[in-house]
Amino acid sequence: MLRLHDTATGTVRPLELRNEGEVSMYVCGPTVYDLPHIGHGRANLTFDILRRYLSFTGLRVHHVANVTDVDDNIIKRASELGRTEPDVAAEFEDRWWESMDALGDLRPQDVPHATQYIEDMVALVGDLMARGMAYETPDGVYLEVSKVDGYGLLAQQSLESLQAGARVEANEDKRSPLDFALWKKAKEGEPSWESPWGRGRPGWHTECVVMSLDLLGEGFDLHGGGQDLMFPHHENERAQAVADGKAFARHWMHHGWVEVEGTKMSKSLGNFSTLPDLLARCDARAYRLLVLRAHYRSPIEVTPETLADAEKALARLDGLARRFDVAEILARTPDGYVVGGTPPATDIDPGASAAFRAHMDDDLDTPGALAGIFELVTAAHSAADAGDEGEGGRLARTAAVLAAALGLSLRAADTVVDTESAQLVAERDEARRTRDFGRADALRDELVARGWTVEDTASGTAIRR
RNA sequence: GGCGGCGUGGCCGAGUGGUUUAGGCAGGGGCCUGCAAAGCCCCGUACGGCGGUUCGAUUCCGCCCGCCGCCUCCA
Repeated sequence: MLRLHDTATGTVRPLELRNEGEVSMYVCGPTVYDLPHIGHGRANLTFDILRRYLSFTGLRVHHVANVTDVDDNIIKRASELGRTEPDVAAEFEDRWWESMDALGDLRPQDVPHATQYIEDMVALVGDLMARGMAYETPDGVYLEVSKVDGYGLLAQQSLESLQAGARVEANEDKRSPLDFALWKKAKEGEPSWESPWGRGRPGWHTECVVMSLDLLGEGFDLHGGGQDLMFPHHENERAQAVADGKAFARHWMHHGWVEVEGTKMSKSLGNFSTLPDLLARCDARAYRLLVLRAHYRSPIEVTPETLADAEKALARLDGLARRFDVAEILARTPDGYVVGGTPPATDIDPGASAAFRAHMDDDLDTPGALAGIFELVTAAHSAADAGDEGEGGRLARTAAVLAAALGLSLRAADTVVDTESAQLVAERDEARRTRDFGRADALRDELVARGWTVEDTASGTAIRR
């Protein structure tokens, strides 16, 4: 059974499922007003890895991730660009999925949009008003945080200490600086919807409560996001559910972020690189590998150096696919997604597989799991070098299956060879046959100049890119 | 100010109270090869500082130093 760190308790504890055999997970998605950056890539890779691993262990996973398509940032961006909010949101949502697809992330089965849930949100706010948990001010409706049991759970702080640290706000109509907007009354020209408190739009924290409960139901298994969402976003989601008498997420998972020279990459600091830029520069699998190499709660540095390092490590894995026929070992789930498969137990190494699972079950110890895969790579080559091709193949297959369980596919070299290069290869083989090594070396240089990596194998010259 | 995290060999990055090493990259030596490439084998004896607990601490405790994060939109 998977043990995961739970922010609500601050401990690593078993992920106790509401329904046996089935995992319901809700992940906070993007506010679509700009291109996704590298940190979003890590976030999605982290949950993709979790999801694939859960599937790999035989669980059915219901993965929901929202898209926030109404929000202050979108309004601001639309006005800057002189375009409508829905137009801006639609464009950046498209760009979002392009990047996530390129990273090899499985799409969530459900992608609710805030604008589709306005009525439900209004209903929730009305409920909270009726229960006396919320109050109206001239500019909106606020949740009265001091009335919520256990407020501060995810921040791991008491209400008092949160209050002590809260910054003084201009808004004097709020009863406490910690109270947050459930409904924001519209200013002139802002997108707005009808409500009992006048035209306006929902506060950010409300959509996730309504949508997660609608699609996954009360007491769903797992809610996740970046560590910066613990407070106030997730705290405030939970507060609304509790205030409304609903059972909310059973387990909270938060991952660390991407850093640049030791500092958090974030939009407000402006020190971010976009995901499309990254993906144009390197193999998407290398970024996945980079993410896997660190524990999900640790920060990672994404630099040209660490990416280059990951690409070299990836080349070693691909080397396995060149030697053994294990490229693209994958399987499909009932809903059609390609995930790491579980081939017949006799076909893969049970010890390695068990060790892999032990690492993953220990709060997703992907670095440990990956180390095991690299050990299999060495073992597979060793066995084959010693003449035991069968054993080598079995170990290689095991490595490929386990890598696939992390969403990492191995690739044999590009086999599309143009005719001229193929001609050079043939000539070089002939030169080597006649032991004309000067000519053979010249031909090799020519191939290298054309961008090929040249290797001599038992069956002659092999080239790859 | 409140709360939390981090400091590991050239680099990235796990982990553990003690006997045999995470793993990757880079580097050195060897094997293989016509030469390479790929691959295999061997090599580095690291854990911020000062105390304490202990037979023994990188691993537990305390203090200190340094770095970072949340408390405001943020993956």
